[in-house]
Amino acid sequence: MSRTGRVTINDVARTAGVSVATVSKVINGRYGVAQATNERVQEVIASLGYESSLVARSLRSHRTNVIGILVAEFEPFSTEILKGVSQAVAGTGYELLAYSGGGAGGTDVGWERRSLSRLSGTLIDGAVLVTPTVVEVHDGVPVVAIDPHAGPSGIPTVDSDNLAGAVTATEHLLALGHRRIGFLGGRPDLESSRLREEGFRTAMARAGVPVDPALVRVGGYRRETADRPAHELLELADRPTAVFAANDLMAIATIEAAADLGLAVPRDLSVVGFDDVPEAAATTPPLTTVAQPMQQMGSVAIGMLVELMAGRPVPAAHLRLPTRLVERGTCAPAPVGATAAVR
Amino acid sequence: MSRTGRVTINDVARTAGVSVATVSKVINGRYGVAQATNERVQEVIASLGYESSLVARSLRSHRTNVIGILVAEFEPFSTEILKGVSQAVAGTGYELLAYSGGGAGGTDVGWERRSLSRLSGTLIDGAVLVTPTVVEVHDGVPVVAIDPHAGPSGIPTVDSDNLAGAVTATEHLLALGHRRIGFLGGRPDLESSRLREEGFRTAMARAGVPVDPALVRVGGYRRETADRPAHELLELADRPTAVFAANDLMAIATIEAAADLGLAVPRDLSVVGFDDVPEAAATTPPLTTVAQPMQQMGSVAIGMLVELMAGRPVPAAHLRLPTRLVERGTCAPAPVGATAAVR
DNA sequence: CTGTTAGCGCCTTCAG
DNA sequence: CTGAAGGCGCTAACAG
Repeated sequence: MSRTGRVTINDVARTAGVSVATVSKVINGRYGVAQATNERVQEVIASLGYESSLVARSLRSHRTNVIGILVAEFEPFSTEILKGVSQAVAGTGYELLAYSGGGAGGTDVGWERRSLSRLSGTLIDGAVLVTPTVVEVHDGVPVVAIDPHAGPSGIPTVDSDNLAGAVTATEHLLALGHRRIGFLGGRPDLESSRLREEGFRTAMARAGVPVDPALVRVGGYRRETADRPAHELLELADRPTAVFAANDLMAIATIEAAADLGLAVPRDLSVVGFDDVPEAAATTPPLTTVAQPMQQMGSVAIGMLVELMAGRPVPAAHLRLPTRLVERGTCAPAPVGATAAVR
Repeated sequence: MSRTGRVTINDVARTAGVSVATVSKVINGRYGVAQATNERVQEVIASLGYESSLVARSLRSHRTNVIGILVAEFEPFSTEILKGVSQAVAGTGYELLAYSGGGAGGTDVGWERRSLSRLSGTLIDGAVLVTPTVVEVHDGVPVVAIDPHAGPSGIPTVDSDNLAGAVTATEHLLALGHRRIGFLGGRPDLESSRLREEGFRTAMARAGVPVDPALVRVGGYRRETADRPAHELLELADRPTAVFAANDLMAIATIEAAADLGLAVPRDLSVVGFDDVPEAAATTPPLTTVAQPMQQMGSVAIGMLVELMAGRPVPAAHLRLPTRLVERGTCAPAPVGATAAVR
């Protein structure tokens, strides 16, 4: 009786004329089943196309062989992590379940706690949290965080060197002669965003260039939310000759805003991003940016998680990967007038 | 007693001094709970950080508000689909669960049937199958397929115009004067691959250019599997002056093989890909390719699925989206000698 | 060797 | 308004 369409272990048992327990044994390869019975059940399973329900099985046995990747939404950054995770997990015998719980905006604080609660203890044996907003060690399953919003805390963490990366980006602009440099930040409540701004300010201070508060804006890390502040920055009477955006999506928004206002990149405006998502190379001109090894961050996190799930302690609780500047086409020397004026 | 670490509805009930039924009612906003009780339970839920288990809930109620995206692995194509899906699902009230069941190689035929069986009826209310190898309408939940390997069948399908796209790509190379054009195919068992090869042959035939069988290879749609055939193609004594690869990953492998052999692209070799994944713009030089609207394919599929889940029939069962040529830097006119020789 | 009996965590009657 | 009982699909003892 497959009313719902889905064939259950009961259907198999009934069709094969045995009990569900026997079917379960056959499925799990337990000993204690007659050869003939085994074969008959196998046949029924094949003919009915039965596959055990992950849900029911996990509810009972508390083990699923599934690793959860919890993200707020699927955007360029999290999907790059996913690619790395996917490669790392191949061959380990684990399967992957990427869950997007938070609302689209990413404004839904605490999504990772809810998602983890909904899935852990039953559906997944361990989890990788991608840019979680809050990290508490409250749950039973092993967890590794990638680029947590609050910085490394109690749980194992993988991130990249945001501070050094931001310094590099800013120094690149300074070396090109820029002095009026705008900064388009992420969100003040996020650690990565804070560090990138700190790196910006550090490099400026080191060079002895004052930061004009009017040139520092908040872009929210998303293309749509960065559109307005990017326009504002470029419509300033005394507009910047260069902008360092705290991620690529906002850098892309900046390039679009420039085009919108008739400014040529990089002639009238230099732009540097952060992340080096694949989309960064597709802009016109291609974006100069600070690359984080996103796929590697994903695979490293899986490595740590697998150790944790095996009950082994991980050697390094906080792993910080290096960033590097990728020079493409959005940076040019500052117009001589601009540089001279400040001097 | 939170032995496992996970807090269940029982913990909440015990702490609040009520029965689980009462807690359940509070959670689901049912009527029939005293104001004071309601508040107390809410407080306990908040303080304990309780969140109902997706697993247990779905097992019972057979409704989860979760849409499943089933993929073989997370690579550039499927993650682009994911991005589109993620945007389309925002605001619908559904949550997303992307499940990667098949082994890494993509050689695991039937992964989508198994994955679907494991998740449907319990964990997810509907599913989008990304490049499924076999499509049967065997299960209870609504399903939409994106780019099925066997071509449109019984279930609603979204794909792009592979044939026309391949013709366009080939004609582009022919227009540049190329005559010795190599074709790096996907896998013979896949419909998309078959259609792209057909498009290639059609365009060649139309131009009256014979196809040299030695120049047609199978690359398996993956970078690693395409490496060997790409090398073979370029090491031929009478090597092609251009290669049309059936997807971007293989085109990238071809560019790498060319660099490996000291061939300059596009001077010594023109290359065209298919898909236009973000990575295509990041090659040196950037890849000329046939773009499929991958994100749109994802969002369109979600649109159809949501209709289906609401019990409404979808107007168009098979939706085919257009492709277009994106000219970047990997194509140049054929060397005059080469063209003349054939004429 | 095989069937029966308990639950896993949750939700839904149905009495109290 | 609240508590006890049953069942979702499956597995793990324990009987037969």
